[in-house]
Amino acid sequence: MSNQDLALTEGTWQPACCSPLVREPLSAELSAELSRLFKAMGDPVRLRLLSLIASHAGGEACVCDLTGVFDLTGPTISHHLKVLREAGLISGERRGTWVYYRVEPDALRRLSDVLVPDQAPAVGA
Amino acid sequence: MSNQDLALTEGTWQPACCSPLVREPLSAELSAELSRLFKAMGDPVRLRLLSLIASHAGGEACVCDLTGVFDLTGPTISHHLKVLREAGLISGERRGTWVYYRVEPDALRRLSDVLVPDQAPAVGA
DNA sequence: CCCTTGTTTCGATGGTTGTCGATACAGACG
DNA sequence: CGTCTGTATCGACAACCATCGAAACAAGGG
Repeated sequence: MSNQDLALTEGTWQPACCSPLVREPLSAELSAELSRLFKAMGDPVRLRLLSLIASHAGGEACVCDLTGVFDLTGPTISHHLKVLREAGLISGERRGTWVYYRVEPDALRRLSDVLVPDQAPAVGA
Repeated sequence: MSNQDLALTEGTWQPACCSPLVREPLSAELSAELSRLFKAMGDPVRLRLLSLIASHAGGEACVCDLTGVFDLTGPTISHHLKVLREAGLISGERRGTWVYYRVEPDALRRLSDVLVPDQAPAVGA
């Protein structure tokens, strides 16, 4: 018993558990804000770009690292990066010849905070 | 020390940490699959519908509970429910006069599994 | 200075999507 | 059986979007 009570019969609905999205209805405003993030990730190329950038060494990736991965032209990749940037999911910086992109951790956290079943935010807090 | 080592300086990039999306590049196939889910949630109405259904008493909601929330016609709500259904995020069942929708927990879990920083799956396991 | 390479912007185009009204289907109830 | 209510489908239309080629901008190197 004890801690196993928290698990219960997982998969079925329970009150006062689960992620915020399941616990109570999202307001129109929050839905609008979050859906902008989801929409930006709702394209296979963009989701993969995001993952490529996030997982790249140093936490950042040059555009030149990304274009070769897809069968798409430069302008198209640049367009998708712009969409991700305007959604606040990534940010770009030019250093010399190349432009480097990195993910914005806060944006990803806003999503996981909504989806994740009662995440423990930190160890002490 | 001990547990605080797991927290580190949160927000900055580190190797071998973070969510799957950050830990390694998503494959083209997985990106395509997940982006379908993100895309379905990439509309403010649909995201709110999903949350309304998930948080409704009993874990299910009748369409009649949903239409009044929005300034949209019945066909439009029905269309959005169909998109959510075809994405595998919800399932619907007719019982008598009304049609009841409920969320598919597995679909939500697939998303949180990708976004969540190393979720502990259960207490003992 | 021009040329070369990396990246973005522009304009166009074909495809997708959100929304509606009209209509059809499904049950319940006389 | 007719009718009423709830829900889904259909057809249409405007808006949006992914993609491309062409052109522009940025920076470095002859």
